Amino acid sequence: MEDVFDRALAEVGREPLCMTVASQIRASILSGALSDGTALPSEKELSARLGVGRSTVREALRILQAQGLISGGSSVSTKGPVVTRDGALPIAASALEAVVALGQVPLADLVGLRTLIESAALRAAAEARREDALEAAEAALEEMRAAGADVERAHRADVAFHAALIDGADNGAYSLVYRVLRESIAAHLRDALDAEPDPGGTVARLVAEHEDILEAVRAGDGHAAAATLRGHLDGFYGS
Amino acid sequence: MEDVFDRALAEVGREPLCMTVASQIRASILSGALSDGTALPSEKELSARLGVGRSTVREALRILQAQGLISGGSSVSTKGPVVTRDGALPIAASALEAVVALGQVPLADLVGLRTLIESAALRAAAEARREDALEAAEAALEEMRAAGADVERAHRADVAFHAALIDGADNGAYSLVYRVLRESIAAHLRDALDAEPDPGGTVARLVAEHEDILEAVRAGDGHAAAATLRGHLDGFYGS
DNA sequence: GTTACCAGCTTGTCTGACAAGTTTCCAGCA
DNA sequence: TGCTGGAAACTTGTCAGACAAGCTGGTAAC
Repeated sequence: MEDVFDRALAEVGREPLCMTVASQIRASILSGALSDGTALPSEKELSARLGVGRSTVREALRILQAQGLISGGSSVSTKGPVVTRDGALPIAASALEAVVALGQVPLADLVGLRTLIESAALRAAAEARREDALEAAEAALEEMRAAGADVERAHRADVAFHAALIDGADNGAYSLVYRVLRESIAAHLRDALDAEPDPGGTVARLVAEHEDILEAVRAGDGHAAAATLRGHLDGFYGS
Repeated sequence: MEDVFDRALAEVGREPLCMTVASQIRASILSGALSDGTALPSEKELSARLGVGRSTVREALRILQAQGLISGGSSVSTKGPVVTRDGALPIAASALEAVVALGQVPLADLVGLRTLIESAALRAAAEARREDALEAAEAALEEMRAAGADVERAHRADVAFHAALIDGADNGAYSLVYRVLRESIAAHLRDALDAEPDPGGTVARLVAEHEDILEAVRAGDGHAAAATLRGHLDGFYGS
């Protein structure tokens, strides 16, 4: 299983060597040749096998780390870098965040897409009515009630509520893109919550709206749930 | 304007130094302190000003480059790295692509999300009726007619057609996510086209469906366009 | 059997070096 | 004066070596 690192480096035009190294390892990861949790050889061994210096290997590893494909050798340890599957999601989220911060995609567009996806997910969830998803949403709602004026806690519960309902739609693409979008929108939501003069009252209002949404989904009325959701989101993001 | 690099490095717990450096420069870019096109100091100068070694600076720059925030010092040149705005978007797209590739989201889910987004985009495009988008779609359609039985060429034109219409919705988030989804779905679409016993006839049918969609958008009837689209996609992906 | 310790390995970082290419600038020449 | 040639300086890319700090595994002593 180590042959992956032994093949000759492809000769690419003027591309720096570390890019080539990173691309090759990336391709091995994405193709599944290196599966989740696989430990890569140590930097020294990689450098020896690929025939490049350790600095070059380190830069390649930094690139892969920035892409979320390997989970960094934790500071000081004897463990080499590890291939990771879950790392790519926060990276994608922070990349989206950068796009938004640089003004490439307006926040309003992100909110629009989020509303679109969540509305569709609520309709699907109202049809499926998966008990586990409804229970998870109910638990999040309960947590939100308990949070009271604790904005941080309420926010976490809010996120869990929406995520649970969207997972109830049983569409991995919905859940995935929603999670990425949420990361990008989260900061703004937190700001809005923090700016509220009466956090406790606002949270109570949100809880009430969530109750309406959950009840509509339970009743199988996806359109009502989606309509309530749109009002719920508009309340926060202006529109 | 160089003070940005002179401030002391924040003391972060166990985080490697290069991460801290990268985070600080990243923050300066996202906050606008370093605007588009600004040339960063050379590696040596950065290393001197920040009080870290050049290797550390190089790793930080690799991270920023992987995040699309700086456009890499082109191999060999006297030009330092340059802050860039456009780089983040393709990076976000490829990060999402990695998530999809690793997350093993079922194809049907991806197609479902694509259909959802494209339907909404068609409705928005039918309202906006942006002339440039309609013309781009028309051009892609013409290219598709000219492609005939050339599956490769027809596929490229097909992609361009859908992308043009979605861009017509004027929602950056739609366009971004659509591009990512397209990358993940493209291979399957190609397979479907290749498997067709009568490529020329199939392409002709697709062209006819595209004509219907474009006409509906031109007429401002977004719902008809979306309905036609759903039939169009179902024809390919089963459902 | 348990514990303490030491050698070896890993990452993080710095320094120094060199190759190849580009830029700048100055001296020499028309 | 104006132009040209080339050298010096600077840049990135890459390598090699060194050291600190921390983890691991084996081993010797108790």
